[in-house]
Amino acid sequence: MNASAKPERTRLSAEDWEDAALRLIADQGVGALAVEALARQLGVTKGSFYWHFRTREALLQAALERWEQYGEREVIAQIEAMPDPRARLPELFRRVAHELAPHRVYAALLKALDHPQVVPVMARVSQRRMEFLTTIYREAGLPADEALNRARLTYAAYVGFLQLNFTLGLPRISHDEFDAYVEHMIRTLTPA
Amino acid sequence: MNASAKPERTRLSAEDWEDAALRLIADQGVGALAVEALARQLGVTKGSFYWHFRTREALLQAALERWEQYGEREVIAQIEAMPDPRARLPELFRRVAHELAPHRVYAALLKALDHPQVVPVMARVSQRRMEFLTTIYREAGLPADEALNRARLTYAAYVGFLQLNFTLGLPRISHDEFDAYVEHMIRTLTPA
DNA sequence: CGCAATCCATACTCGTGCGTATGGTATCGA
DNA sequence: TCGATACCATACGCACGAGTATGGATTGCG
Repeated sequence: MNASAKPERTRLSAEDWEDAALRLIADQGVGALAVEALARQLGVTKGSFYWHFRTREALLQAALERWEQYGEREVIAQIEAMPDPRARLPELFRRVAHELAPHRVYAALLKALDHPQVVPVMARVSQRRMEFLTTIYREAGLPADEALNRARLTYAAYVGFLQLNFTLGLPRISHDEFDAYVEHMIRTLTPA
Repeated sequence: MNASAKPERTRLSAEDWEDAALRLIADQGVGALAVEALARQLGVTKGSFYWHFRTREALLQAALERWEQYGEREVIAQIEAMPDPRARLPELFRRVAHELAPHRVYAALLKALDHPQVVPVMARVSQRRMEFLTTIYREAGLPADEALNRARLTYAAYVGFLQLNFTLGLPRISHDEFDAYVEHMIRTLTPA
């Protein structure tokens, strides 16, 4: 009945637990991160867990650090490699909009900002992304202060979108309508 | 040591509990809504609580409904009373930006969207606000589809802003810089 | 005044989830 | 092959928060 899909994975490592934790966080939230639940899901018992980690808190910490390193560095690198600066913004928007899966952990962590352990991680990640956005806006021709504010606005729109769609299921937008929304966003937020 | 600031409030009513619950939700989140904690804060014990409410769930429900009715109807009414449609958007933005206190409950509920009880409430409230925004954009001269998408974008920016500032304490923006941000937002999101 | 209804305190039970203790089994190198 | 190390199971203890039982206090009303 528990049925972990993983085919007979005997003998686990700390990384296995961290990955499982991130999966669980992604679709049930940080609050649902319980060791016995995780153990069931992995087909073992608590006894295993407390060999790899000293405490539940330690697992969370490890999982968060792992997630932070996984970083979407490829995405950033690919965007930066584009020759025409004006083309970077639309490309970034479209890319993020159509690959929402990797952002599910971020959305979940967004809802756990009262938890002391996630705050510094989210602060660092968000800060880095904001700086990246600001740079792109500068390269697209905006003056420094305008670029910063536009980056703030854009990132806020991103965060708000995650909340309103993943977690809340707002007007259950259709695929075509979503594309239209993305294009509207690009027209509105991209400097002329 | 517990020290409720309220001056000798003997004899409570259900509404007192609901208000206290909303205050607690506003600055500690839905997860922190515990009956014994609330009781301490009100200077009484659980015995009182379970006279007014059948369960903790019932309190949450009542508090949510109370909050939903409190509604910011005055704000909407005042905006709608303005004669010049083009002036409504900037005014709405500035007003919301400078009266953030009433939005703290909304921000807290945003982080509790996994909780089944808050989803329908948030869905209704968000829906109403979105429709209001859409109407304003229409009156400001945008065609129907553009107005809808612009409303989505604006509301997402609002939601994202709440997350990034209340809960996360992002770059701890200064007052002047915040005003500049708001004006930038108005220029960017308001149809020319 | 006196009696109901209302409001609250005290003292429990009970489920849940973390962490510990301890012993068992698999794997690998010498 | 055999012991050491790595990995896991079982069975506990313990804290915390929801809900219950019951009796005491306070208020309004006849």
